[in-house]
Amino acid sequence: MPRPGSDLGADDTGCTILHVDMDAFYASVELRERPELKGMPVVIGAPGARGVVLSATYEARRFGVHSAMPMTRARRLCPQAVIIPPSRGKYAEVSRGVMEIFHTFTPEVEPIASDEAFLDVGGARKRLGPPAAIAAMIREQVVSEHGITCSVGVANSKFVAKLASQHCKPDGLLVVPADRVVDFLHPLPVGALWGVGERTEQSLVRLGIRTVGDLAGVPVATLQRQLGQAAGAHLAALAWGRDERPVTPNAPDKSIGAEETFVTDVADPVKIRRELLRLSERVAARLREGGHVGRTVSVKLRRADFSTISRSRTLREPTDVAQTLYTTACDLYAAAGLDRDRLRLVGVRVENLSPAGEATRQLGLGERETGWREAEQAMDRAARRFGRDVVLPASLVRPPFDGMAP
DNA sequence: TCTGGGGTCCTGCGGCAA
DNA sequence: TCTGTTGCCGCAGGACCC
Repeated sequence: MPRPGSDLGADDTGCTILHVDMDAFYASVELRERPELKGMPVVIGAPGARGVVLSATYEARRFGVHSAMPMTRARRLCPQAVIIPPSRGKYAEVSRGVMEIFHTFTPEVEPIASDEAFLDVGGARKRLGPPAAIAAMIREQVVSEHGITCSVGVANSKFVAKLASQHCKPDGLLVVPADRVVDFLHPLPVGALWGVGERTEQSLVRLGIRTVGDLAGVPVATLQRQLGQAAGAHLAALAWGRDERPVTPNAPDKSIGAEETFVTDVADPVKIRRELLRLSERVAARLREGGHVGRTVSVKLRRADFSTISRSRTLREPTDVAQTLYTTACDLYAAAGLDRDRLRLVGVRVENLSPAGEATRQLGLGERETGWREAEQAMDRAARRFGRDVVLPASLVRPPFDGMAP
């Protein structure tokens, strides 16, 4: 079947980069189990008052529903939509399976989200054929093994491959030959470029720049003045299809964090600190699970009016201990002076990560080993055996109170 | 209309040391 | 000894991505 954009031709010479993107991923996974919903508008998102749309079927999108839209608005736009609360574990499992398929074609796989990845198939051509043929095989295998469709863009760079997969959605395959990149790019709106969000698009439109072609005609210095050094130079290059970034498998994590939006805004510092403890526990467990320690602890505090502040502190020693994260987070919360403000969200994040094996714990003069780390490792073992929430700090074992997320 | 949760990257500023 | 420069680091905030 001809796909949108397929008139670009199928010359895939030099186009070794594939961008594979699942179509309406979460919704497609749910529809496998509920085939009676096929053809109907389905929205995946928490049904509570403060959720956003995580995924929507193409039938729902026809009503203007799209991901990241507040659920309240989605319901207004499409009252007949079937709302399904997300099951992240299920999506993660399908994601792992799909990534495994990619790895049977090439080791050069760079996952960029649970539902998409870049592949460099340059080394697989002799064994498996030209890139477009490999892309077709991947699409077939994903459908036959997981019952969901994906779209694949094939190009000579990551960002053109990504645009190509967006262009041929859903269930499509588009090759952008190396000598047609500029023809493909220039008619697109600037907002299609990776890195151009709402704000940047607005400031470009103010300069009279609406398409990628318009952008290509603007001097780099002008863009840099408007958007900053890095972003200006980057967009100027992208407008001419220049993107040298290689596919990089196994990129290490740079930070690990957790955040939570309250069901209703909370002003009570006791409740805020209890949530900081819960988040610190969650982050520390993930650090230990991944074999990381981190040196910089940051907290994110979002007021009822949505204004957000962050505070961070770099520790002398890297840590994966919840108690250390918690005391630091509480210090930062206190120093921010928001103990009278109503907050809608709090978050804890750890940056400056390094492998736990490389970290050496150095006790300060007169400092005693506290044993928190060992205690928390014991909690990890209990959690692995009996499930999370079996062992909790005493302050988290109380009955649920008003205003907290379940 | 009313905005989740997980991240990355960039910018600008101040402190500090060479 | 003092001053200016440079570069690095820590920090805060914001834009962006899925």
